[in-house]
Amino acid sequence: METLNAAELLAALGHESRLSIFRLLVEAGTEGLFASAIGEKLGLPAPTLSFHLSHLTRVGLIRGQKESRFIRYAAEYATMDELIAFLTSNCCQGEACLPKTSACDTIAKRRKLGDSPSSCGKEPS
Amino acid sequence: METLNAAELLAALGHESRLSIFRLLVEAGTEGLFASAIGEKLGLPAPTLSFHLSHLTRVGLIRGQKESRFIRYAAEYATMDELIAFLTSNCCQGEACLPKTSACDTIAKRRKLGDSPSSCGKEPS
DNA sequence: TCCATAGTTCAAGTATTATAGAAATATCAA
DNA sequence: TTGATATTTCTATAATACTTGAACTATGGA
Repeated sequence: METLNAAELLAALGHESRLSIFRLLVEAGTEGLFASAIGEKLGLPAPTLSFHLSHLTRVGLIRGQKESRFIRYAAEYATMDELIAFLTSNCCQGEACLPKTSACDTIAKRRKLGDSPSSCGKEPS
Repeated sequence: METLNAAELLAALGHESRLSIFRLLVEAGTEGLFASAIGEKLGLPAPTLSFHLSHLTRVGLIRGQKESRFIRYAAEYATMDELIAFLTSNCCQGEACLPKTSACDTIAKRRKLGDSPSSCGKEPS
């Protein structure tokens, strides 16, 4: 992932309404939620909701599928995964910088964990 | 972490220059970098750099310490860690949604891994 | 003291983004 | 076909954020 793309994803999540929408969908799992259900939960006017849903869709953080008159939206976990991998790649130079995340050394992880074992998540030696 | 606070952090990172600054500092480790070194690497005019550094500082993603005429900036890993924990909390309902991150079920992790073992990171059963 | 350097703050212009009413589109149900 | 519902698009307005030259502050060196 490139910096510009990552910045677009982060900017998309950097708005309270959009972040709320995304968190709802992350918690909803692969089944997702209908747009109308999201709007009710967050109390957003339809045009405002639509604006934010299309923003999140455009950057690839969520995906919508039409079902008769409704649209079912779901989180794109893979996009979030890549974003977090980008944020934490080459982090902290081997220190245990992210105890809650255990996401250090994600470049090595991306390479199927074959090489260069990470010391992240352990106490610094 | 609350949604509003998380959105502020994400918005701070949702700008190409600020994300570049933050990534530089994440890679630099606890030693950090002087402001002038960041400016040189990114080719930003001093007022623009200062604007973004103070934004990142204000939300708590970086921290600056004066050393004679210079200011040494470093990433606040704990803030990023909490942000990622927020983004991934209660995610994916037990599916392996974040293979690169292995950051699922961070609420349980936050509670010192004592209770409710997570199925995240494994294949869905 | 005087000058150079590191960094910030000020000020003004420019650009982008968010909001939500009104109108439009699409689908279903009667 | 008519009406109701779900959602989007259009439009205008309002608000916010970014950029950078110029001026300022603080520090250290000559």
